[in-house]
Amino acid sequence: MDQNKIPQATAKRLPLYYRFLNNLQMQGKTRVSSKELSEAVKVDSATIRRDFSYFGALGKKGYGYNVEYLLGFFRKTLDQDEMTDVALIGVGNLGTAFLNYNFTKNNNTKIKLAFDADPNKVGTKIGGIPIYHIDDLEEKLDDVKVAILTIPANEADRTTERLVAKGIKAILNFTPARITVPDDVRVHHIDLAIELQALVYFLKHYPLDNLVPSKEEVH
Amino acid sequence: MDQNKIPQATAKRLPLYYRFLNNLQMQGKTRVSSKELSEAVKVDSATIRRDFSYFGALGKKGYGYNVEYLLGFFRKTLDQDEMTDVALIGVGNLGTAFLNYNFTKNNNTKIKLAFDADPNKVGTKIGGIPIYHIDDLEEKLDDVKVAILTIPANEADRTTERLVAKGIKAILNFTPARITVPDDVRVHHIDLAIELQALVYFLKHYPLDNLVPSKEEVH
DNA sequence: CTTAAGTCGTGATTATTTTCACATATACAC
DNA sequence: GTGTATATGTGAAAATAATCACGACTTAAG
Ligand SMILES: NC(=O)c1ccc[n+]([C@@H]2O[C@H](COP(=O)([O-])OP(=O)(O)OC[C@H]3O[C@@H](n4cnc5c(N)ncnc54)[C@H](O)[C@@H]3O)[C@@H](O)[C@H]2O)c1
Ligand SMILES: NC(=O)c1ccc[n+]([C@@H]2O[C@H](COP(=O)([O-])OP(=O)(O)OC[C@H]3O[C@@H](n4cnc5c(N)ncnc54)[C@H](O)[C@@H]3O)[C@@H](O)[C@H]2O)c1
Repeated sequence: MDQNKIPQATAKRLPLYYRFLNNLQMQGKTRVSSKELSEAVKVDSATIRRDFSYFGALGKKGYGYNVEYLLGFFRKTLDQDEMTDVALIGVGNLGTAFLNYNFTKNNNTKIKLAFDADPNKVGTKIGGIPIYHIDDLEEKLDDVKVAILTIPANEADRTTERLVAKGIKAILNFTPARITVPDDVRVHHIDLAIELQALVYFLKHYPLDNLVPSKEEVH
Repeated sequence: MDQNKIPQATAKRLPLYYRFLNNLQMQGKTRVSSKELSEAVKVDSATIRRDFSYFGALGKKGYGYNVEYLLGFFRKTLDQDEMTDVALIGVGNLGTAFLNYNFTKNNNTKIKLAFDADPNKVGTKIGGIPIYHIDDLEEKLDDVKVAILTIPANEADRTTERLVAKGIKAILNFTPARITVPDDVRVHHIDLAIELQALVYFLKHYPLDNLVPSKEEVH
């Protein structure tokens, strides 16, 4: 498709750049250098220039980047003009938080419907999003390609199978289970317990002294 | 300190291995091969063997790994025997979810206290964890070195400064703000909106066909 | 017009991580 | 015992990502 040569590491940073460019524009700034952007997003300025360069020459030497132009370019590249519908599976602690938040700001994704197994939740709405029974998944989940999984770990495999059978192509998995999917389905695991444990491990085993070359961030 | 030669990528996988080894032990399994473990955690078996090898020869050729032994080894390595106290800043949608969950299973971290600016929340408890007023941060935050940040983005910088001044050394940041900290403080950003956007970007631009070499997961 | 300061885009280098592939050792069946 | 299947640990290669460093160009001031 589009640009299959763009490194995954770069692709993951694009939404970050986009957000900060929006901030800059709202502040009324018309130009920005890779150095300035670097300070804002905490990514090395050479990395930023390299990232941008995969899309061609977006800046001007001696000047920097035009905020308006760059923003427009990324809007197209990140498909900000077309909404992607998302389904949320499991309206518990985490799921409820996501429904209330709903990723609305500067974002092209929207949770459109939710599912739960608890009859007390079914039929209600949170943040304006309707909650259906998980048994009605196949019926209600029309054309949605992306799902957020926030159910108990022991339900993860079974539910994933149903999602995949119904045509889901991307899953943001918050359960500790490492779910199995066919090759054409993409899964991103966000494992909060592990993130916390890893942070503590780094804290204890990789002390960041003034001696060690600056490395404030890992994620 | 301990083993400064262990790659960060490896260190991040250790808690994952530990969790699945626990599962295996609970299932009564006494031995496991890198291949089996690979299927469970979705990490290439060569990578697993390489990861383990940084800690010496933990397995036996032709046999695999002894679950009991490996588990014991990682328990020590990951300091599972000593609890690390964590403070949670901002008891809103996300913060409340975390307090209810509290990372209890197979885990050496525990949220010990929480702070919020909302007087209605101050003085109450969630999941048994007391919520204090953010004004009392310096007084209550005794010896805690790790904080979870779940406050509005525009409060992030100010609050981070206070946390750092009080001696916090590691921050799990859920706000979209890219906070600035001294070199000796570690920050992991978990940016849920960006994770979702990146997933959608990959979905649209990196189609996973049967042609493409299997690459089901990125995170 | 000339010069100084600033900034990009990128070839080259370095660092990090993953993967291949195989010599070597073990287990276990018979 | 012997033979075969199995699985580790690791040198080497490949893949991926980050960083250095500089030529080329832009701006703006005098
Ligand atoms: N809450 C946290 O802070 C946190 C942190 C790390 C990981 N997690 C993981 O995220 C997942 C969700 O956590 P939570 O705290 O929101 O759990 P929760 O128990 O509060 O919510 C789970 C929800 O899923 C519903 N459910 C159960 N089975 C279902 C099914 N088959 N289909 C649809 N819905 C179903 C339940 O009715 C419930 O509403 C868990 O796997 C948990 O391990 C949560
Ligand atoms: N909820 C989500 O699904 C979600 C998703 C992505 C990112 N985030 C980010 O996570 C953060 C928290 O999100 P949320 O939905 O829980 O927000 P929220 O508004 O529900 O909660 C924020 C809480 O912080 C408290 N607070 C405000 N200022 C404070 C201060 N100075 N000190 C201490 N507490 C203070 C508020 O009283 C409130 O209880 C935000 O930055 C948000 O952008 C949330």
